[in-house]
Amino acid sequence: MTTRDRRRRVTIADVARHAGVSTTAVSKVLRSAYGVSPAMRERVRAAIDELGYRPHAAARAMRGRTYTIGVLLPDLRNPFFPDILDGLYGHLAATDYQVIIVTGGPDAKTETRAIDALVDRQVDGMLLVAPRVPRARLEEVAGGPPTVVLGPHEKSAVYDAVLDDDEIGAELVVRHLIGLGHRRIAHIGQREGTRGRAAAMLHTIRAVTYERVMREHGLEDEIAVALTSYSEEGGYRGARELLGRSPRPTAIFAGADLAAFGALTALHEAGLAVPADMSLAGYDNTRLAALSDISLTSVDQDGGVMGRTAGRLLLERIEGRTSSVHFSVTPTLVPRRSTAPPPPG
Amino acid sequence: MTTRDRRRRVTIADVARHAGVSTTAVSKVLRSAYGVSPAMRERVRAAIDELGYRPHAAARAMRGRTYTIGVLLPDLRNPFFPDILDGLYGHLAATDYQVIIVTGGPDAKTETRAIDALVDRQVDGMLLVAPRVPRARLEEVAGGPPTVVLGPHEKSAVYDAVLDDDEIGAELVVRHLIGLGHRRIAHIGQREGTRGRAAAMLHTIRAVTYERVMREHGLEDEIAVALTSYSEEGGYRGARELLGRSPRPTAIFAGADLAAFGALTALHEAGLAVPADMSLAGYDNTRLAALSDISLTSVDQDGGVMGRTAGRLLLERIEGRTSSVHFSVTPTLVPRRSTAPPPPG
DNA sequence: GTGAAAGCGCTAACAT
DNA sequence: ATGTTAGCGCTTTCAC
Repeated sequence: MTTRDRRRRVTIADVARHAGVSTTAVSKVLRSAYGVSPAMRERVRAAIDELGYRPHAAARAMRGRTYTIGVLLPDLRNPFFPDILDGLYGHLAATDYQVIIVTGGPDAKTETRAIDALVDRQVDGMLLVAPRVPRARLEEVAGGPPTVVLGPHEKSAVYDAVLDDDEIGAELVVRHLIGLGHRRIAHIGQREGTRGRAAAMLHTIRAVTYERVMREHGLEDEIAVALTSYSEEGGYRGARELLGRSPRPTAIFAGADLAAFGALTALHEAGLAVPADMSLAGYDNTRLAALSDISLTSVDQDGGVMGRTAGRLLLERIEGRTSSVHFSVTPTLVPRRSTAPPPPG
Repeated sequence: MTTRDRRRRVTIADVARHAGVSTTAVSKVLRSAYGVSPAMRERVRAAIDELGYRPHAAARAMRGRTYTIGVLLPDLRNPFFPDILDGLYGHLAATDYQVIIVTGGPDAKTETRAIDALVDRQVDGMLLVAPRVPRARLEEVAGGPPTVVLGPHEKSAVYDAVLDDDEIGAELVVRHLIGLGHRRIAHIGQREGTRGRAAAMLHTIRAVTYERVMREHGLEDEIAVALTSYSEEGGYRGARELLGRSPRPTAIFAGADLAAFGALTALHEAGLAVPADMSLAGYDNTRLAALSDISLTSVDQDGGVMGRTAGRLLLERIEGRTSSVHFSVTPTLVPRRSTAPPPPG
């Protein structure tokens, strides 16, 4: 804590002058680079403290690192994302890296802009969570800063992938519902906006797996899917649509907890009790799913581990790794009170 | 969409060469500055499109604007914050400004680091949501980029303030509960971490107002406050603490919906039904509070308007305003099923 | 209306 | 081990 000049920033030159050394020396100390004597290091450190100097990230960006990790999040409402970020923060806490977050917004266009913003701000690494821009764009972008893509089941030679085994997760849910005796099980998924890579998107995998398991149990005629979005509003619309069908499903598997919350509202409006009249399951095992008044059966995919791993992979890439890594977590089912045997009759 | 060089960025010099003009001209077109002929503008624009040029924000930072608005959020879990950001995005959508978000983390130290990160990245403006660093630090920081502080009831000459009239909000809740017949009304608040500015913090105002209204109704002996934090976990701990008291309260006013959610878990564990055994109210009127299974009585403070206003004030400051503005929204009560008359006896 | 050139704060060759 | 210096991509005087 020292007095800081209010108009002009303290620069590396000020520090150098104050310590009576060259700017190079200061720069080296800052980056703990090779070739500084302990004595020099001490003098520089002292000068830095006295002047309250902080490196100007923007200036650094022109030459070297910014010590910034950029994160793209589809939105800020999905309560699963903070789990991922907690993991990431945990891994980066001991480093000099700072995380900045941008949101992808409503469509691929705004998402592209958000990713570009990260690149233009010269982040040292990027974590793209469930991106919906075309794959080619991802590869292009990953040609710049080291990139980890979280979500899609795609293997790439240029970026690392962190993902949940959504096939296992979806299978767990559908089998669970079938095991309870349900036959008319419906699904709320996310409509593509993703030309050319639908098959790799986690929401597609959850939906496709749902259909596969239904078929494997001879329930192909009961398949009912509403494609909206993984949001509260999407869940609401999806449930409304599914409730309009006849005969009505006895269970709904929402591809995300957030969508399940929206479905809950629709069910309530329709006067249906959960699970007495309708079972409901989600995905992500967000903290809110555990709330006793909701008690939503869900799939846990350990966002903390995913975030921590993403952080590790990013730092590894920054340090020079060029080979590509794929990391997958295996989800588990967390049965709660929102699922039960279907009503008799 | 054009081919972009994979190794080297397209720079302003490339564009200038391609268009057969000077870099100055390109720069002017980019910033729609004064003194470019329509013909020149056209040629430059064409070159920009052909080359797929994007300004390098980090380089811009060295001289002029970064077209970046930095937002500090205490955390990413509070579902009220996205409401604020939606408002902000709405206001900035038509501009060239990009929003980057950092989180304040667990304490004032990490928050200071987060704010510094924004400053060091040379943002053109900052929105600090419910900051907990000392007021002096805020004033110091606001001496740099234009700053809007959202939350604290502080007037400053150097930054703008956007806030909710928390006194009215808290009063609405407590009066509502008293009106229902409750006397033993407890409060879950946030423990200070904020040396020297407690009185201005919104959580303090909610707590103090609670006590004042209780006193005004002759209920000073029934005052019971648990200070934890505005988080799920904090609400859980707070409720546990309050339930341990004897006689037990018949209603709890949580200072934030998120804390109310946590309280819900504690109440359930204790085998108490809401509102039959215990009424519960929150603050923020988050979307989740409206979920029928929760149906939480809450206070609406229109985060959208707050965010939009913050955006407007920021742009005004960037354009040169130096006088200080204070903007306050008036909250309203949204009664739902979580509050009802106390159990008889 | 247009362009040449200086310089923002830093890092990385390259001397010494 | 330490210092000198040339840029990174852009904006901005200041000439023309």
